[in-house]
Amino acid sequence: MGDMDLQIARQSATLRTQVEDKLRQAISSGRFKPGQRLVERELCESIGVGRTSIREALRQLEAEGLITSYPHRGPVVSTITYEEAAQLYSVRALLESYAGKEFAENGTAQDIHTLNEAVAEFAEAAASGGGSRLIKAKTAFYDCLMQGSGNVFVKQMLTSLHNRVTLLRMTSMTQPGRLNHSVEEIKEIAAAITDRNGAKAAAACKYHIDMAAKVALDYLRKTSENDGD
Amino acid sequence: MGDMDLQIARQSATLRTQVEDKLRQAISSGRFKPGQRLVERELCESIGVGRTSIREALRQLEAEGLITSYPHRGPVVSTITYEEAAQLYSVRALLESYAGKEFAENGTAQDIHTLNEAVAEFAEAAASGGGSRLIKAKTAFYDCLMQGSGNVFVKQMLTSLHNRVTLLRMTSMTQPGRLNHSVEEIKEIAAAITDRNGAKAAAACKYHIDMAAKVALDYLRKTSENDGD
DNA sequence: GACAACCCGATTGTCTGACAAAAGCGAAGA
DNA sequence: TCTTCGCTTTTGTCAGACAATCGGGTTGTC
Repeated sequence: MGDMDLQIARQSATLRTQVEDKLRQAISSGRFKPGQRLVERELCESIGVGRTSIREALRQLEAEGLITSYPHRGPVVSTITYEEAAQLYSVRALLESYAGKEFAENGTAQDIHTLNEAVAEFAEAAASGGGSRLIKAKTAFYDCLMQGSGNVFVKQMLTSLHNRVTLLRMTSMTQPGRLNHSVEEIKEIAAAITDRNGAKAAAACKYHIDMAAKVALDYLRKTSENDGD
Repeated sequence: MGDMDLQIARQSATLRTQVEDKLRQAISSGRFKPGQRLVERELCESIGVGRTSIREALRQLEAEGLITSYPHRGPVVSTITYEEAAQLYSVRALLESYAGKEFAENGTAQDIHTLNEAVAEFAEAAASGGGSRLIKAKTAFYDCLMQGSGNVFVKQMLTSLHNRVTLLRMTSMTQPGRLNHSVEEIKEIAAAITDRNGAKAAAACKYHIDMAAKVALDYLRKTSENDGD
């Protein structure tokens, strides 16, 4: 309520779109692991659609960077190196700072209200410890943040980046103690935006991402030491 | 020479890829105008490939934002509103500033050398007035700038944005007097990068895009007054 | 026993043909 | 004039087919 996505379960969207969503989710959820090959025939059987729909959906995901196709060898779930992960977080910090600043300076009162509701929900979810509820809340928060930025390109790029972060397959929230910090940081962002303080909002966004990056990259470095590559 | 793309005319790239390039070029060159419908059958005949290849290529372009598909009505070349154009230039300024700063601070000497060569070529092309040579030179400059940033995500996003700028179909260089300024601004960028001055490089990049945006948006505003929508 | 050449199965890339469903358009009727 | 009906066009999707290619295993040679 108050937010209520107007797209009332666009169930009639083309079959291809549904396949896209299914694949995206399968990758995000880690059911398809980075590096894993995606064989057309198998996908057809497991999803129950023809090759046409599968292949077109794969093109979309390829353009989004979620999968990588090698000619005549087919697509694999994209992998992200340590350097790329660092780069990803850098751009995220840049874009989210911008979004936060724009939101603070030009967002509507309605957007701000929605944002604060999302933050409250996130804090509550963090307190009660609901895993999927947490993810949903965080997603809602980011959706709102990007929406409030008022820039469709920023929104699209950040969405793509967010999807790719999941390729690292550690939500960075799962690190002990990180969650509480995360809640605080997000409250800080919302407060700055509510205050209409652009500079402060940008700084808070950057800080938030930089912290997440630090945790994620530390973790990556540690595991890759044991993991070889 | 010195630059020499190592991908020796990847002529064997899948047919679909070639179709993508052809369509991209057709849109960039203005042969397909924004708002125009793209009918599969016509594309098949004019390009000479089956529907499969066409459709998959269209998915890719859709993901890139060059075309927009409506269910059961097919794709049309994307249109950009005045507000979106303004947003596009904002993000471009943000990302190119970042790229310039990173380039200045972390780019290799080799990259810097290539950049300066590209600038020289651009200046020369501008002086001799070669249209297609100018475009090629500008493309080379930007490719080098993005390459030097060392961030694959920035590179990808800027490429996408550059492609979409062409949807406005006025290169902004075509404005009288703009070209000379453009050359100067680009020299400024290269100089700052060569000096390893990150802040100055970022500022020069931002200035360059802001100027281009101003010209483009003024032009858009003027024509849209007469044009209705 | 190691290494090169070769062959074969699996998979992709692409075309053709087919058909239901939906959108847009024009004609017929109220 | 406005609504409704039906037709045409185009899209969305499937099935089947086949050449090209890749990877791996096998064979043969030194």
